[in-house]
This record gives sequence, structure tokens and C-alpha cells, in this order.
Amino acid sequence: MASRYNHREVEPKWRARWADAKIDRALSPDEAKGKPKAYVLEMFPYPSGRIHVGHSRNYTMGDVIARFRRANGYNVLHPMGWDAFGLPAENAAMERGIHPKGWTYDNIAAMKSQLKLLGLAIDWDREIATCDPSYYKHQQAIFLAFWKQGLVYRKKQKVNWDPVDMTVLANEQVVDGKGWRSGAPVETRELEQWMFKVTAYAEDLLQAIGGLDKWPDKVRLMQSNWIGKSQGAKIWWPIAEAPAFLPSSPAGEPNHARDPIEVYTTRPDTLFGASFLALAPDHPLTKAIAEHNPEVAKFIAEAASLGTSEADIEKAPKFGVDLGVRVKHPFDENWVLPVWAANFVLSTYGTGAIFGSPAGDQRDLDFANKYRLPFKPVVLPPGADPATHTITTEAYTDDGTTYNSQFLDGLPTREALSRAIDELVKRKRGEATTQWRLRDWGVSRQRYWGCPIPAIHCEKCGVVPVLEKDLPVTLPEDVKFDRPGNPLAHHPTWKHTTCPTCGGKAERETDTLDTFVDSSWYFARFTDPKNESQPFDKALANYWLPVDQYVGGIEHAVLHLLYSRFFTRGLRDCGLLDLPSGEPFASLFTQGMVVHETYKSAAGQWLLPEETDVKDGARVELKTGAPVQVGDIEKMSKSKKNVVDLDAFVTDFGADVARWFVLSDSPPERDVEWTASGVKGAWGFVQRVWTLVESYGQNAPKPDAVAPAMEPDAHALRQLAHRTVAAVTDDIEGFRFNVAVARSYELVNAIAKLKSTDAGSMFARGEALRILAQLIAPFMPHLAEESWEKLGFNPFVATAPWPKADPALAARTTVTLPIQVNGKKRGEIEAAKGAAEADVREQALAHPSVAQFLAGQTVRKVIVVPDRIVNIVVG
RNA sequence: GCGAGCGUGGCGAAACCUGGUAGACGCAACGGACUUAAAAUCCGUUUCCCGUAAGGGAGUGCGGGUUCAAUUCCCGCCGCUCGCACCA
Repeated sequence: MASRYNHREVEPKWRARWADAKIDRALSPDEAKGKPKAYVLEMFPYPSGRIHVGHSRNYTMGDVIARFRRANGYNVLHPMGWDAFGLPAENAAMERGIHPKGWTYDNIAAMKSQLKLLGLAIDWDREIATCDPSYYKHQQAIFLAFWKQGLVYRKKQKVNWDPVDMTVLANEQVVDGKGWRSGAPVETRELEQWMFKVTAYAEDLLQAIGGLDKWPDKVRLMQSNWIGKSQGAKIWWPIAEAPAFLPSSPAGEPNHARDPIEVYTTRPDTLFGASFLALAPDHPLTKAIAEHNPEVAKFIAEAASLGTSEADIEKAPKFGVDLGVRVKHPFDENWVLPVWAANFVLSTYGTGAIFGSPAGDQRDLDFANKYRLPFKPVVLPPGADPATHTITTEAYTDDGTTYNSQFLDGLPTREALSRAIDELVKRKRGEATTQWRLRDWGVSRQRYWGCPIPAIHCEKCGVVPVLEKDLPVTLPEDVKFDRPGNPLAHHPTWKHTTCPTCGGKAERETDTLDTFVDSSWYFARFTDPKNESQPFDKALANYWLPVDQYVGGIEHAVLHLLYSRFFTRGLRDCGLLDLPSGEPFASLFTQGMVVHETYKSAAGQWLLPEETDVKDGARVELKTGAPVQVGDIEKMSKSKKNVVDLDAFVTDFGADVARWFVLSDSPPERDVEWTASGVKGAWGFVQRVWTLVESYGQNAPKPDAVAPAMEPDAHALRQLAHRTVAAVTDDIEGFRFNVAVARSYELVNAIAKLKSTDAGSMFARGEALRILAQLIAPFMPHLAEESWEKLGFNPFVATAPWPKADPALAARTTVTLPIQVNGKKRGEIEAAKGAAEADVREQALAHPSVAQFLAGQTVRKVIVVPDRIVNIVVG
């Protein structure tokens, strides 16, 4: 009687043996001796507490790739670390009086032991935590290097202020006008901010997306949109009339009072269709006029009172006010247009001012119609009659032929665009320009638990960098969280220092860096994690980078991935890295989440899955027996309690079952629902494999063993095994883990089906089991290792070379050809692979059930697709 | 509003890249074996309709098109999901 597979003994045993043998250690370039390198990385976790089975999917996918690459002869770097700075640590400190550092390191310890349970092939010697001075010291050095390089600057600007978290947010961290973490409506404040000059690389960041051919199209598109390049023209409109109260223009101040008004447009070809100018509510001129004109002041207040959320914008009516200013048309001194302020003009894009060309823009058209501003169409759609074409409520925004436009008449839109710009330049009324949606990255955060910005404020010398020899600027440990705001600023002594330039009294910068900075270069630190003197050795980073396979969630499609791309460029330009492409991640995979049903008690409390049970087809609360409200299937999250704890699960079912399950059933990029029945399936598979292995025993044939003569059944199993090798190899390469899983089931089913015990069958079965153990090794490493040993091989399957399919066995010698009559299948024949078309044709026509359908009909055509199909056309 | 993706049995899905037997594999369900019984395990059935069967018909969101042949390619709808969003 076969004993059950005991994962509780087997799994820890192999993890200990792998650790002892250090099989997961990445080799140095010298040790690797010509082996190709493979850097496999999953986005590192924030140490929030405990991990649940939902987290395991991301790491398991990376682990499959890492193990697969290793078996295929690569020198693999597969590290793990902790994105350890961040607000939750401070919140815990405030709520529970724990120090953020203690909270963070406790969580790291807990999560590390949990992650280890999964049996991931990780080189733990390279572990890093971003909150450790040994890490952020180098981040401060990089900051100084960027500063020197002109990639860091300070700017007083309006910032997004999160009133709950009491800190500044980057544009990217504002979602629907709310803080991405707190969910509180974001306020606007003017603050002196540390900025990273991301826009210095705008063009490169955009162009290089074209070379990221192993990134999902979706992510590439999202980044392109985010960078948002738009080409057009700036146009200056001289003031013709203005209210008397406006002061005359001080020299050199654009957009003010009586200077020409600068607008941005992508459609200078429609200038002759201009009807009005519209300024943003907070445009300097609008504000200046509001001081004297109550109607305009009222308009500004009304515009500000409208929300900025999607729904608000959708509903918000377009409205405006005539500012009483008139401007001259750039192409015609005598043509005077009114200047309005309008709520749909954004001060944050372009110049905060537009010219309205109603026939070619829906918003402008709605606005013109509402306020009865005259306009005329200037773009003729293809095929339209210039004599009758009119625009009433529907703007025509596509290309066409320009008309009603003097010297632009008759030009196609594209040509009219460049002609119009040429003319603007000639008349000194405008110039070609490129607008970016991308903004520089404000990195100042008024928080404690982050990387201190290595700068010093001196009354005499201004803002000066900390000397490199004085790094790291470490966080003080004795901080209090008893009042809102930045504990660093409140600290009694920490910020007091001396100026490195003049030696006088000075104060430290109390802002810390946005935690996205920490994660923008960690992948480089992994290449040389112990380096004390520099962020990383250039040669080592050059050897390992770019990351060959990056795995993580789609939620980082813009922020983290864009910032990292900025960083590798900055590091390159500071001479710290030679990365030919400039790109940190050669290949990116965005995996789907693990989702689970949510449960609520009758009292409306969220319930953990294990607090419920199914009785008589209905879900009830275990404790009370009361019915449970089953809610939506959502991403596993602690707040909704729809999580399955990893420790408990590994104890009950084993890490291999968790790993296998999260990769089965659903394509990796799609979400997978965690269900009890799915677990059961994975569990059953583990037992089934083990039963087959154990009953086979020690003497599986070695890879080079010569096969004895065998019965057709046994031979068929051999063929299937070798075909499965080829198929699973392809599937793993192509991230089709769910299909690889299905093929493993097929192989197991076939092994179980072959019952004979003659020498040929034993050979075929043993070989198939050996292959099976190897193919499932990246997925279920513990079971595979135990099976490998049981079958009589030396440890470790983890380091054994990946099996090779014998082409002679994997290739099919005969094929089943379906025979269609007029596209409907009417029979099938067996034919040798590559059989002559004439023979196949003859066989097909002679097939009895096919012949039935041919009777009394004329065969018009016989299509023979070699080795695929035969179609007989009759009629 | 703009952009992208998806739509296949009771369910998760495969086949789509490269047009060629639609539904691999798993789950669930049903029938059977073993068992005092249950669990576990094993064997079988399972897209729908007609038929005892042999067999026939329909079928990949809907409507068209290309083709000997369309889940696959093209056009137009419908629905869902995601991203961006008054970006001039």
C-alpha cells in the first residue's frame, strides 16, 4: 500500500538541503564562465505585515522562470528585498505607539519566513531593505550625483497636498482628485519642492518605448499616453483693447496685463476659423481683471466650486465670462476677437489659454453656441461641397481640405499646419512647439519614515549639498508622533548642523524622498548589494542589467516603471552605469491577481473564509450558524478579509499545492479565483504523481539509457512524454503556465493508464516519470525533488539540466486527417506524415462514409492540405 | 469623450500569433467499482437539439464580408473590463 505524500516532512527537508548546498546563489561573472546570465525579478514587496496566498502568485511566476532558466544553463540572479519605507509604518506608530523601524523590521522577519515557506529559488544573501542606512546612504549619493548633473532642482510651486497624510503627492499619486493612499480630497498649496527633472528625458523615454518589444502593449501605450507628446504652436495675440484699470505691462513678464496673450494649439491650420480666446480661471490676466470686475470674480469662484472628479467633469456645464479684452488676429491686424475666461481651460496644460475654433473642436463649438459667438468652418471634409457645408452642433475634428482661409485655401490639413506655422514665424506671431503631459517629479515628502534628502539650508550660502563623506544622513531614532506633520521638523536637535561650505550655523532639509525613489534603482543594487563605497560596482551592474524578466502588477504600469526608466538614464548620464539601451527591464510581465469571494456576517462584519462553511448549499458563519452574505469576488485584501493565510495553507496542503493552484486554470495575466475545489484539484494532482512515483520505485532509466523493444502502448507513452517536453518548454517560455499545467495532467493520465509491467512498459513509464518530475520542478519544486530522488536520481532535480525532447519520438509519424465535404467533417483517415497528396486524395474519396455524401454529386475540387485536412467540394 | 483589451459548455479555460477535427486540461454534476458506511481512490458519461441506437442537425455575443474552409482575417453593431480624461 502506497503511503501518502507527506508535504509536512518533505517540503522543509528539501528547503534545508537547497540552502545547505547554496544552489540558489548567483555566480559572479568570473565563476559563470561563459554561461549566459538571466536576471529574474519580481517587484519587491512592501513589508505590510503578513502575506497571504494572493501574494504568492507573483513570486511563483518569477520562480518558475528562474528555475527554468537555471535548468537551461543560465547563471541566474533571483533576489528578494523590501520596499520598506512608507506611511503605514508611521501610521502604525501613531496608532499603536510602536516605532516605525521596529514595526518594519518585525514585518520583514515575519514575511521573510513566510516567503521561505514557498520554496522560492532566491539568493537570500542579496537581501536588501530600503530603510536600512546601508541602502539609503547610496540613494543619497545618487541624489547628489543627480543634483550635480542638473537633474535635481528646487521649485516653489503649487503642490497636491493630502490633508490626511499631511504630505505632498506627485501628480501620479492623485487619483480622481483624491490621495492614492488616504483617499482624501487633495488640496492645493504653494511649497518649495525638490524636483527630479524627468522631462529632461521626455523625448528619449517616449522614443525608447518603441524598443520595449517584450513589454505588454498595454503598458507601452499607457506610458506613451502618460508622457503625452503633442506638437503644435504657440501663438501670440497682441492686445487691441483692454479695460482701463489694467496696469501697463512690466517688461519681461509674459501673460500679464497688456502683453500679447500666448496660447497653445495643435491646430494652427484653423486660425482663420478663430472665434474667441479663452483663458483659464486662474490665468494671471483673469485674476488681474477679477480684482476690478465682480462678475469675473464670481466666475472664478464658481469655476473653483466645481469638483474635479471624473463624474463632476462629465456633468460640469461649460461656462465663461467676457473679460472685456480684445486681441488682434495674428494674420490680420484689423480682425479683433473677444477674450473670455472659460472653466474648461486648464491652467496646468499648455499656456493656460486657447483660441476657440468652434467648427473644429466640440468644446469650442458648445461654448460658441452657448454665448452666440460667430464662427465659420475652415476644414472641408473629403467629398463635402464648400458651398453647402455647415457646422451647427457637431464639430468636424478630422483632417480635410482647408478653405475660407486666405493663403491656406486648398491645402490638405497636414500641409496647412506647417504652412500656418511658417507664416506665424515669419510675422513673429508664434512658433512651433512641443507640449508634454509629463511633468517633473516632485519628490519632497513631509514625513519621517523615508530617505532624508541630503541637503543643508544655510542663511549665507543658500541650499547646499551634504558632503559625500558625511553620508549617510541617518534618521534620528528618538522621534515622537504625538502631533500631525513632519516629526523630523519637530525634532529638537536633529536638523541643527553646520554649513559644509562656510561652517556657519545651518539647518538640515527635513523633507524625505518619495518612496518611489527607493524602488527606482533597487534592481541595480541587487547586482552588488554589499558594496559599501558605492551604490553598485559598475562592472557588476553592467553584467547583470537589464533585468531579463520583470514580473509585477499592472498597477505599476506608469509610476514605478517610468521612474525606473528615468533613473537608469540619470545613472547612465552620471557615469554610474553603462546601459546601452538605457532601459532597466528588457522583458516585463504583468500578472493577474488572486481574487476570492467576500463574506459578511448578518451584522455586516467582514468574515475570513475560514470563519464560514457551506451547509446544505448555503454559506453560514461557523461560530453562530447564521447565514453569511456572499459578496463580490475581489482582489484578496486584508480590509475585506477575503484572504487565505499562507502559513496555515502551507501547513494543511503544502507550498507546492499553493504554487500549482495559482498557476493552473487561468492565464497568468488574468485574475484567478481562489476556490476550495481548485485547491482540491491541485492537492489531488500532488497525491496522484506521488502514488505513481512511489509504486514505480528506484530504477527509472537514466536519460542516456537505450530503450528496449516495446509494445505500441508503451511506445505511445514515450512519444507523448517527449512531445510534452517540447510543449511545456514552449509554454513556459511563452508564459502559458496554465497550458503547461494542463499538459502535465495529460502526461500523468497517460502514465496511469499504461498498466503493463513488461520491460518495455517499465522503461516507458520510468522515462515518463523522470520527465514529469523535471517538467513540474519549476512549479512544484519539493514534490519534484522528492520524486527525483525516489526514482533513483541524485539530487537535485533543481540543478539537473532541462530535459530534451528526442525529435524522433516527439515528431508524429502518422497523422489523422479529417475529411470534409463542403466544409463539414464526414470522416477521417490515418495517413503517414508527409504522405503524397495523390494518395491521400484517393483514400479520402474512397472513404465509405464520405462516399455517401458524394453519391450523385459532382466533385468539383479536392483540397488536400498536407498533414492537416482534406476538403472535398461538391455540387 | 478618447484609447486599449475581452466576449467559446454549468464554471475556469484550450485552440486565435501562423484560417484547417471547436471545447484539450481542470472543476462541478451524473452513473458505476471498492467499502458495513463515509472519506479517499479507480472506471465511465458530460456543448445543445432530434434519435433506443446508428446517425443527423445546430453551435465560439449579434449582423455582414473574404475563403474550398472563419473561434481565428476584415467591416458594422451590442455587452463587459481596464487606462486616460475639459490635454486645446
